[in-house]
Amino acid sequence: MTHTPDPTLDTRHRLLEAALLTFAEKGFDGAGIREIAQRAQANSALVQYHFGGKEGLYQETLRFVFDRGACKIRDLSAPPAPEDPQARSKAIAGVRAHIRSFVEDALACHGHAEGGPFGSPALMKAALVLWNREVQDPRPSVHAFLQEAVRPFIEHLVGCIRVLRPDLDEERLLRMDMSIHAQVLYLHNHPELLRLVRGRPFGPEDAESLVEHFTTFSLRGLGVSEQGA
Amino acid sequence: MTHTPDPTLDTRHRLLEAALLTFAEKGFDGAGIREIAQRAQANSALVQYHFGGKEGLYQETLRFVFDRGACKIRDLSAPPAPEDPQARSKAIAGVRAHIRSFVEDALACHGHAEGGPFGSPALMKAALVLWNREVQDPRPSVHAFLQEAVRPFIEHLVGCIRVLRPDLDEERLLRMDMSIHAQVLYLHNHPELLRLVRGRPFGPEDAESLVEHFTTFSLRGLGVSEQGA
DNA sequence: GGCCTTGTCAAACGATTGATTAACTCGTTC
DNA sequence: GAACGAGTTAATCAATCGTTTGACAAGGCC
Repeated sequence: MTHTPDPTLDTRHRLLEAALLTFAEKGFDGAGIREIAQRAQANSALVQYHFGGKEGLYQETLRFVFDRGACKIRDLSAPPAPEDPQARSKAIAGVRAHIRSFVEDALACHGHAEGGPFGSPALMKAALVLWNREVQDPRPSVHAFLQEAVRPFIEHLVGCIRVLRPDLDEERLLRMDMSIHAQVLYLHNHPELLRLVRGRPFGPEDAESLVEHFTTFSLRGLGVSEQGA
Repeated sequence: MTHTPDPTLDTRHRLLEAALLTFAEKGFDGAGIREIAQRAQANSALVQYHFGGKEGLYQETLRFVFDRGACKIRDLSAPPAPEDPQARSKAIAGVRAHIRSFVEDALACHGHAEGGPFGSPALMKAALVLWNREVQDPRPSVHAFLQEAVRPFIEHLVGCIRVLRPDLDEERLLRMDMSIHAQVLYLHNHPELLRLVRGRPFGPEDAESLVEHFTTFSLRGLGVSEQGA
């Protein structure tokens, strides 16, 4: 339950990890700085000293999560130029890679594998919980920061879709993007609902088949045949 | 901002409406019973008297939301029997009706129309916020209650999909259900993200075109032609 | 009239909240 | 070795939290 903090980490870092776990479990209002400090084996007054207060600690925790790249696009090259003869197959691969990036993030934290950008699955899971919560209902203080973080995702996927469906206007491209992003975000945001419906949660072993399902469903939905990919 | 409670309502009902708005805005921990009571123009001790405490008030608020049918399936007949000669077109109509039910709920609260199961768009919006928050991260005390509430949705949509794709096993039916439900839930859960990406939020005037988009995308994703529907 | 229940109220309860203070240690610098 | 800033500590701050209490008014019942 309560994780033993690494005593070799400096206090500031221990506080950030403890805050990440506690904020993810109980939310901003539900988490107390005393509980966070105790988890980090530090004095609660150090929250004011290092971060200026609870709000500052929360913002720094979000930046900590974001800088570690828990929610960054990985292995995604720029969308192909329309004149590229392989533009179509590259765009299809881009959609698949985009989906894979989200699916792997969502399922990795359910496994017991060590490593990852945060060192432990528990921290990785907490990072995703915190991040997704902020995407859904952004605290005003992080609104601008959020916009800067989210836009690359949209632009990459819309770029791929535009190659596959050059006939669509911007509004329809966004709706296609919405239908695809919605599927992969569902994995992140509804773990309890999925456990309820399926009986057992998805695990890392389901990653490949889920990527294929979402990709097939989405390409069909786009009206694109996978031929020649 | 703060709504004037209807003085003709009895205190218990005014407290429920005030709790609905406040819990939706600030969450369980962020909302105080003094603030709720003030909003209801009532004494804060009445929370204990009528509901046994803050936790009881929250549970009663959820039941209030659920009983009003903010999140019930509307106009959805049972999935057609396979031997029905019109089974296929009825199943397609079922998918479309299912999607429409979610889309209309998600967009109605952005309009200024009166009426609805809660009388005001503000209450309707708050009800959906509270409900979706509980679906994503259920408070343990409402876990069983949630299961009973969610299952009909899955069963109806899976029933329609089964008619359209009788070749799929249960696991694959659930994944199709997931891909469709994910799209419509995205509308509910990411209003800020949508506003961020599109510039302007969706409104009731977008309902029909969104229903058509989701339906077309989903039927294609299912591998079903809309011919003859 | 006497009595009980129901609903409401102001006041206060102890506990906990985030924040502040002053003292203290330790390593560095002059 | 005196002075200093950075880091840490226990103790305490005022404010707010959910809850409890005792009193009071109104209505039904005997």
